[in-house]
Amino acid sequence: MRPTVHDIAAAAGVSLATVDRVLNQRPGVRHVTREKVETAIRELGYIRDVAAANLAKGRTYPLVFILPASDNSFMHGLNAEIRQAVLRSPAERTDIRTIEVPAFDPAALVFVLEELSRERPCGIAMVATDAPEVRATVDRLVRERFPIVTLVSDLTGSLRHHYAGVDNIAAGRTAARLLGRFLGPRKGEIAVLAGSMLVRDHRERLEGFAAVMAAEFPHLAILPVLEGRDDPEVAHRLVADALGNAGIIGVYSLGAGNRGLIRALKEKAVDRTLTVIAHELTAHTRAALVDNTIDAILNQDAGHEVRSAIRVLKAKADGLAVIEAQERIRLDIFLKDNLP
Amino acid sequence: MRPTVHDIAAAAGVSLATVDRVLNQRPGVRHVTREKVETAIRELGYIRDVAAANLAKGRTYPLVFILPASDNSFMHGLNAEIRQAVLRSPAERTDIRTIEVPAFDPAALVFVLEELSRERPCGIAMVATDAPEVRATVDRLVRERFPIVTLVSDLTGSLRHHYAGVDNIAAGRTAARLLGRFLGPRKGEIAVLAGSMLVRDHRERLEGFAAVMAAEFPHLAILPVLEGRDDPEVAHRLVADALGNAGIIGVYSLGAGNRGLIRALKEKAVDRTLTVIAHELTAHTRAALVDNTIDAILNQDAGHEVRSAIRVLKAKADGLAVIEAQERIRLDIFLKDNLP
DNA sequence: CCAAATTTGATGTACGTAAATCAAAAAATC
DNA sequence: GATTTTTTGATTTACGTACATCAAATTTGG
Repeated sequence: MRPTVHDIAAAAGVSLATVDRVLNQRPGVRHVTREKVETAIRELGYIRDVAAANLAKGRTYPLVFILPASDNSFMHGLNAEIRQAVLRSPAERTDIRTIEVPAFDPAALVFVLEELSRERPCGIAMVATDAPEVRATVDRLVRERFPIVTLVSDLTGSLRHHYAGVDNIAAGRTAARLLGRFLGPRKGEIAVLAGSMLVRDHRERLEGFAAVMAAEFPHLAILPVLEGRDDPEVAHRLVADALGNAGIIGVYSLGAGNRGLIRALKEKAVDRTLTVIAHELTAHTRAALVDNTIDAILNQDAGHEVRSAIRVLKAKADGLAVIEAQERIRLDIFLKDNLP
Repeated sequence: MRPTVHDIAAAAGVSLATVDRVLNQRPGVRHVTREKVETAIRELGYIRDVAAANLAKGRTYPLVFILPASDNSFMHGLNAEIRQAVLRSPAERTDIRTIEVPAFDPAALVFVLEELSRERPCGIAMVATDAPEVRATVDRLVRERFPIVTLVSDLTGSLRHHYAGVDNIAAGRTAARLLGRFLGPRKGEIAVLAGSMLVRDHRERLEGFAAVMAAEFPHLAILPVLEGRDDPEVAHRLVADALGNAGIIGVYSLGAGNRGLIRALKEKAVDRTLTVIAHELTAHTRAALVDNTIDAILNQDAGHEVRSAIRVLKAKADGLAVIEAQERIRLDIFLKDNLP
């Protein structure tokens, strides 16, 4: 049987109350006594029964998700997954709240974080906007012992405890290699459709993409990035225009707004053999993959990201270890054959 | 606050003891009374606090993993992941035991299952050998309310509650498309290295591979399968021999024994541009991917499979729902750019 | 050495459920 | 209507931990 507080008390030759004081870092224990107890804990291999502790404390985990108010299908999907998590709240003892902040607005994000620091939730998951003032605020909160994880978009160089999202540089590199290998020795130009170069994820994907393209597929030339602002209409116009260029043999769509891309491809490229790689599996991209309009889809699973963020925040709040391999968000590569 | 048994008792106008009898399906409750309680449970939206219940019961989950005694790196990895799970046992209230059975031996597997049916663990995870007698035994145990999940290799058509593994037909199809697309319009022959055609996973991978090859890449001819018995030495000899054929432009290795394959490739194909796709990410295949000997690796994450099997078995033992999307084991596709 | 301050012990209650016991009430049987 | 059987209630203990209270012991300061 696994040891309990009673066993620790007996082993250390102290009372239950003292063990409790040590375990819950309450004051009023002499240094030597504390050491005796800690030794007993170590020697017996005591692990606190978190379930029993939570029961006794009547503990719930108030968690906050901070999301940008962006109207694209990925964010809708993320929201839906958070709602699913809310439905599981009773069983998981979580109490989840979502706050929307204007996208790409560091000041607004900082303001919300400051507010939260007064409210003291037991964990914060945030889609980070990459700015110095955000980093500074996050670092301050982490120092004040707030568990914080970044979601989807990271805040490099900050003290955040964890990042629940994919490595976007690796995603871009992977896209480049897939495109390069699919195209083989053919020479030509590659169109890149992004949402906005102000978004860190998109910049990183492009960075990785361009690096591998330059190093390993120099016969393929990357055209200037089309910024579709993740808007289907804008994307449609930009892509339709670009396809006037007959030298284009491949397309990499690294943001949202794929509906417009797909429509443009179906209108303008029926007679051409374009190789197309896009991000994010949605109903639209899925259909396009199946009908061969798109050749591969790179995806991050929003459900995994949300569940991982919650697991990590709970673990951090309890001071427990996480299973690193389990919390690594993988880049999914979908061809038409391995769709879920 | 979420309702407790006390609230149910009050709402139904019965005592705590009666509620307990209903909840734990103990006898001695009249039909009408039982209905009153069940109505109250439904109306208040009561959900049993599993943590508290497990505490009261002093419950642990005795689980058994049945694995084939195969000496290849995938099974070693799987074993290692089970050992990791054993280390987490105290926190997860599991009590995990592993039983090794001779590989490809339905009778041995049936024997072990029969033994276990007497011992009554609360869940069984098994790497299934696909045979009618195994299916029959599994079905019988499931009918006797044993939670059973298949691991890595499924038992199609059986009543097992869940399969914690990848879709091997889809894996084969994906390999075919990757190979076909990487090779482009080049004509040539494809060598296929398998462990044994007696193993269901390998048969299914080949089946999917051959189907897509025939339908979409008819200019590529699949050579007769090399059965390497998942043994590096045998694989080396077979592949080295096969590479005498100058018409080979691609290789699909769908089993284990990749060490031999890689050695053969490095010895015999330095001057050729072979496109190679292999299964299972190990130290060897990883190195080969990085140095361009292999072009893509398809992988199933043994850690995910083990953790998923445990979660599912626990949930089934408690009669709880599982999060389907979370328990789907995905086929990982690794290029050198997205290695973990 | 005494008083004050600090440290420790002993004990009880609580969390939500399980499980057991025994008495009481209600229903079914004759 | 008495008897047996079934159903229900009331109550208690337990699981492992948290947390509070009060008394007792020990240490510290003067």
